[in-house]
Amino acid sequence: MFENLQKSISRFIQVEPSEFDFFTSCMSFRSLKKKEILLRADQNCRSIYFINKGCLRYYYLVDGEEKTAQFFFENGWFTDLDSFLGGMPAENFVDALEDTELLGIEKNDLMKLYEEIPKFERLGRILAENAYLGIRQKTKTLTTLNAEQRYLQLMKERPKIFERIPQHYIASYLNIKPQSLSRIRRQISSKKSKS
Amino acid sequence: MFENLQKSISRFIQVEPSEFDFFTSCMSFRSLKKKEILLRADQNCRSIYFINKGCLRYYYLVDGEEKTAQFFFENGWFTDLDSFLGGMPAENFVDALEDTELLGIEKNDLMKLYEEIPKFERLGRILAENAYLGIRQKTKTLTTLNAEQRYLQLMKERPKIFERIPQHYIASYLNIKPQSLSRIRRQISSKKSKS
DNA sequence: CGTCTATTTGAATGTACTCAAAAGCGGTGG
DNA sequence: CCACCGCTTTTGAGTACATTCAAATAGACG
Repeated sequence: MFENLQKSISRFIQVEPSEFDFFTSCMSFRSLKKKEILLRADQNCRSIYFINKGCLRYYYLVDGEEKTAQFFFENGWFTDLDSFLGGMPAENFVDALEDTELLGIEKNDLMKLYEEIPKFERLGRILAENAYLGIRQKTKTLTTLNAEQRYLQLMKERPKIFERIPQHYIASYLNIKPQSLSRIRRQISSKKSKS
Repeated sequence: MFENLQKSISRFIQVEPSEFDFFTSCMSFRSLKKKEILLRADQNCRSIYFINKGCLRYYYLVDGEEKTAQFFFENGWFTDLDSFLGGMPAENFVDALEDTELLGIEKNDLMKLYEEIPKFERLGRILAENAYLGIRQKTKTLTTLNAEQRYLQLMKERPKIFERIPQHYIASYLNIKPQSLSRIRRQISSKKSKS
């Protein structure tokens, strides 16, 4: 049940079995079917989730169009931080792209954990830092590369997501319209076959 | 000397005078003249800086062109997190847009501080969370709004930065070419005078 | 005052877009 | 198992926003 969580945490902090037990005692299991929605805009996001299995899509609506901010995979953590920290309604949606298993910890419990075992505050710090680094990188990509380059970079750095995620979601994540991504792919494959 | 720092920290954590003294004993003062460079790409960023006074510009080069990622003002914190955490050379530059006063704490000292007074680990967590929220917001803006809307939003939400920062840096921050920002401003002012 | 940098303006261009529709694919029920 | 339906991907044609290249004007600083 908690092996993935255990392993994932131990990358950042060392915890005693008793501490880990205390931690897991705060967590509740939740499973989502493919396409099921975990969070809607205007709902409060009250938990941080460890993703034990599966994959989440984090997106928001602009004039009715879904814009994908990020994907989250097994062994990662997800929350809508604005809503979680601020206690205000989220502006974003989250749904499952596959059948997904989550372990959630509520804010109260997390704050208690931070108080009682400061090590976990360190975990929180490190996860926040990593989240920052990730989005920093993505922003740089968006402001630096054109559509084709963004696609090629993703292909190179995270080829596996193309096996799991429909093309139009990837397009959205790259801030490209699905039609445009289709054209880009055609151009690339015709370039390749010429050379 | 440390009043701003004191006040700034107390927004997030409560520290005893002795703890605060221990904290400040780790910090070293540094002042920058306008246009002076704090960090170059390929240097390691070994400190986190509290900005006591002034303003920093955080940017990187793309084909020789400076792209402004962020501005940092008094009472804020700055580091190049990739370099600071990873110990690798930075990919970014930082310079002072005004005469600036910094209080820096080196990584070793910060890690010691985290160990000895876990409260400061909390501060680190909160600052990282806030950094994440800030860049998240910026990314959303970049992917959602067109050039004119980005400019108007900045005007509305942070009008004061226009009094401190040259237009071409603001253009760069908004991911707009300076020529384009100039045109946008003209269009807006002609719209206004018509109505 | 002169020099250097920032801002403005003009004209032409290109990348990615919109609108529209066809083709492809996958899941579901008869 | 096949037929149908809805959703995804591809393709075409025309467009728009912001760009590039070029140059003039304005402003800041020594």
